[in-house]
Amino acid sequence: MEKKYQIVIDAVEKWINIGKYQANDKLPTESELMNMFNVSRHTVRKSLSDLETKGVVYRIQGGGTFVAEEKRGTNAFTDNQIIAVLTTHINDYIFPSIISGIESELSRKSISLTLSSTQNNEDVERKELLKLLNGGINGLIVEPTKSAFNLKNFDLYDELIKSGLPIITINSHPAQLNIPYFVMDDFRGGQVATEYLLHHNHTNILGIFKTDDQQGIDRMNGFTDEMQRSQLTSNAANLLFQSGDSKQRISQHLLDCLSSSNRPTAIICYNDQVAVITYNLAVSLGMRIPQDLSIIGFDNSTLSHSFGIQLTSIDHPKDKMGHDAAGLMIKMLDNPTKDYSTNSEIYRPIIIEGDSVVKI
Amino acid sequence: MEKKYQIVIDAVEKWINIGKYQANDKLPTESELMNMFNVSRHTVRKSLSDLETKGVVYRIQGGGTFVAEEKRGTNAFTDNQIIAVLTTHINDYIFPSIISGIESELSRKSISLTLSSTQNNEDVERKELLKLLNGGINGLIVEPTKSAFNLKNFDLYDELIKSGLPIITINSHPAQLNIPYFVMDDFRGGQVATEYLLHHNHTNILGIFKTDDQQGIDRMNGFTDEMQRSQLTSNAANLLFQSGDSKQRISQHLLDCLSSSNRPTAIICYNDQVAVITYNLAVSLGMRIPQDLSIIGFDNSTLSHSFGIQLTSIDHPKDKMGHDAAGLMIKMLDNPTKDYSTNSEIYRPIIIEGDSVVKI
DNA sequence: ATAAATTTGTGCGTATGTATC
DNA sequence: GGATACATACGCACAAATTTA
Repeated sequence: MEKKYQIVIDAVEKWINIGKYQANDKLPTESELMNMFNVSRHTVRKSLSDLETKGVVYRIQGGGTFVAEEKRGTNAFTDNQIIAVLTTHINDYIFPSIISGIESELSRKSISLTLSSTQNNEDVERKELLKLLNGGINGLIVEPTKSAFNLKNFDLYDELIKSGLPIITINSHPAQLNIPYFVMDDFRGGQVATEYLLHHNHTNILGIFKTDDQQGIDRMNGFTDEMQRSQLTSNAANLLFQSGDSKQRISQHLLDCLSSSNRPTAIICYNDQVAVITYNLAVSLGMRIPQDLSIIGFDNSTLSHSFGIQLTSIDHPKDKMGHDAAGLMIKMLDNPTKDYSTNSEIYRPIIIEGDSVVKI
Repeated sequence: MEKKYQIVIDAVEKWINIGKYQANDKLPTESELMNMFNVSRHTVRKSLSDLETKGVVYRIQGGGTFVAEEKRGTNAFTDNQIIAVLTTHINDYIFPSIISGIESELSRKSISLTLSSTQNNEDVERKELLKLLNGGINGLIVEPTKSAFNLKNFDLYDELIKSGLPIITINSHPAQLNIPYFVMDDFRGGQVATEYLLHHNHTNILGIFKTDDQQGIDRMNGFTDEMQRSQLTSNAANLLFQSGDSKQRISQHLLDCLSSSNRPTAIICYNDQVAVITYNLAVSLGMRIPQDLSIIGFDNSTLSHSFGIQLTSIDHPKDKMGHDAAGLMIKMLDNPTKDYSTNSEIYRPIIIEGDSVVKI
């Protein structure tokens, strides 16, 4: 049976909704409501008290009970949903496209977006996650930091998931967490880049990869796998670096390789940024690209056409990835209980042919 | 006299504060509290009801009354300040840098940032402003749409300002609004670009400018001003365009100019994007840059090195502008009453010399 | 300006319903 | 099932603030 105080609440709210009573109008007195609904004063007071808590009415002792102003603001962001986007970087490289893809998709549903970056630093990430745990957010699209290592902030991710928050990762997918992800198939990417060079008759190929990053490791493994398949020695071990490494250190190692007697005819670079460094260094040594040295990058970023020639690069879906992730997030918001771990997407790498590879 | 239910409330809150009862601990039953404080059941219930509303305790029918978890979240974003950033675009062009500058500054103070874009559309802008009026935001950094026109959404901006919200505009500063702004001196920029070409002995200079954008108009006026000062005819009127115009339309007009008998030796482009279009078109006509045609762009974006040569371009402060705007916003948050309209900054244009201008 | 009437706030007592242990 | 504990509901009395006569 419907509770009596609920009947009163419903009636009053209806009056306000249909405009019978408008903002600051005086509602019937408690005694009047008692008579109207044939309930006790206690019941009327319980109803009005609840409505007051809800912000629908306000009461003035001795004055009466009144309709509250349209409550804009008190909790504006309860209606407006907010998705937090946490990436390693914001303006570098491919992130603007990813973020833009997310934004354009979310804005169609009038969902807001808060943006933070971790600078690929786990402590910053932890701080941001703690902020998210504090609530007020309806979902999270995150690129975890230093993805090759075990998730240092696993506990917080776990807690966020357990709190029922929809979470999607991009660019990396920690195996410990059973949540949907959107990533490149970087292993296959390493293979594709290598295949391409093999088809252009390169056999002495150098790889430069980042080792504190799942993407780097996957790309490297794809490279070495493909080389082994062709019974060639992969030439990568001496050119691994970590995020913290200075450009000088990388350049020095690269310099040694390029100056050696057995210098490579082609280089596979971790990404386009590294490819640009490689290009500039090679040119400074008097080499011509691609005649003297072929270069392949990853991500097909704007950098890939930032110098004389168009860089050959493995494509990254970028804004499509953003769109797709945001699209799934919207579904998750609509129906939070469903299991979405099968909605992940692994993008197949495609090579974008430029002018930085020559057939020998 | 202290109200009885208030005495009970204070006592319970004290118990929780001193740790006598911790999260999820069971508090004394209503009957026990009645006896402890010598009050009626009704009074105890009133106390507990208030505490429940306040989020301090939760009650389970038949189970008991329990201490609520640390109330993180109920209003998480009251502690965490949020700044809304509303720009015309997000990934295009110079915006990633501006946004990144804002983010890095705000993150140092643990201030969050929500991001939206208007696509330079006033209706989208209106929708976003209405969302902001709904509250929950502590400040706004905005690039108004189609800045050359009167502010269509002036009413909303005005209302936001009157509500006491700190607002800063970037890239454009509507004269109607007495609020701080961070802009380029685009008029001077037009002059600087023109001066530079004049010093390289160009006299037949074409300008290509956008007309539905204050930046475009200022840059054009700087250009014509400088030309007139040198008693030269400015060659711009036939190459004005608006945002909606297709690339084809612009290209067609440009084509006519470059094919004419009196073709210019140099072109000043509204921005680097237009410069790239111009470059590609000129090259497709068999012209060599800069030997046959000098080109100057604006904004010194990544685009400015996106083809064979380094484009000469007027610099845009980008991330510095973002940093500065965010810095002022932080001050405004600390002391909202002060008048900050004098803290605006107008950046002096600097020319970044590339290889796209030749001396004749 | 004051007093009376009205209206909400505080507080007590009682009875019954319903969920938990 | 019985005891316990919170939820709903009625009635009464008086206090405090506001409105009205």
